[in-house]
Amino acid sequence: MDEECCDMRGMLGFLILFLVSKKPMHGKEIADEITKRKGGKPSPGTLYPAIKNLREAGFLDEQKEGKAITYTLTPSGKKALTVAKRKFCKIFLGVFP
Amino acid sequence: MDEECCDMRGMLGFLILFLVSKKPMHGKEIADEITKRKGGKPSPGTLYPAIKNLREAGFLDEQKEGKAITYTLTPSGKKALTVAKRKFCKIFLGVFP
DNA sequence: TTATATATATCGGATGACCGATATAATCAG
DNA sequence: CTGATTATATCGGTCATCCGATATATATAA
Repeated sequence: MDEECCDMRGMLGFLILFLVSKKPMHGKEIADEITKRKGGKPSPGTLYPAIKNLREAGFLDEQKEGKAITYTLTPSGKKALTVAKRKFCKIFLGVFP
Repeated sequence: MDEECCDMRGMLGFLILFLVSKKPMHGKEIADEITKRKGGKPSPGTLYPAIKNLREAGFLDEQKEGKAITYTLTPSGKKALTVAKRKFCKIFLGVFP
């Protein structure tokens, strides 16, 4: 919990999967989008291991382009996201206005 | 992350605050509601320390009734929930269908 | 070429969320 | 009163998330 009431840990993998599902992205772009949403930039020591986990789980593919890497969802990642979204919506039903 | 893609840790305090805001509840009722939503019962070693944190942060009041304790939001808890909800909605904008 | 900036990746360590087992306290049945 | 059940609470330990610092690799600038 942060000073307000909750730090929303443990949601990073879910967020990444969701963001990449909207549009294939570089790690940098993912970091920027998370910064906008959370109001705090994830450290590279946070973001890249999280991406790596998703890759090793078979949920993300990568295409190297110069110094950047574009991440995309695999079919298995799409499926995992669908399941996770359903779970998420059930847990937090009523929280959204 | 669980076998799917994320375990949604770190959201328990937020969830409790949200649930109690809908209706004052006993610990047992909170546990049951979380069980319904998450599909897994929180251990007492998880739930009660989380409640205690919220109480010590000044977000929850308690009224003892026999062997049960009814938890309610304090004004400060209401405020914290409002802030946390706004944050939550910003972070997860677009996830809800 | 050399220097600088950018993107990705790893490492060590700290924090804390969580669980299972156990403890306390109150209620109820017999 | 005794035993069983229910609600709340604590303890010890595990594991994952996360950060800051650092490393590597590629691209760009001078």
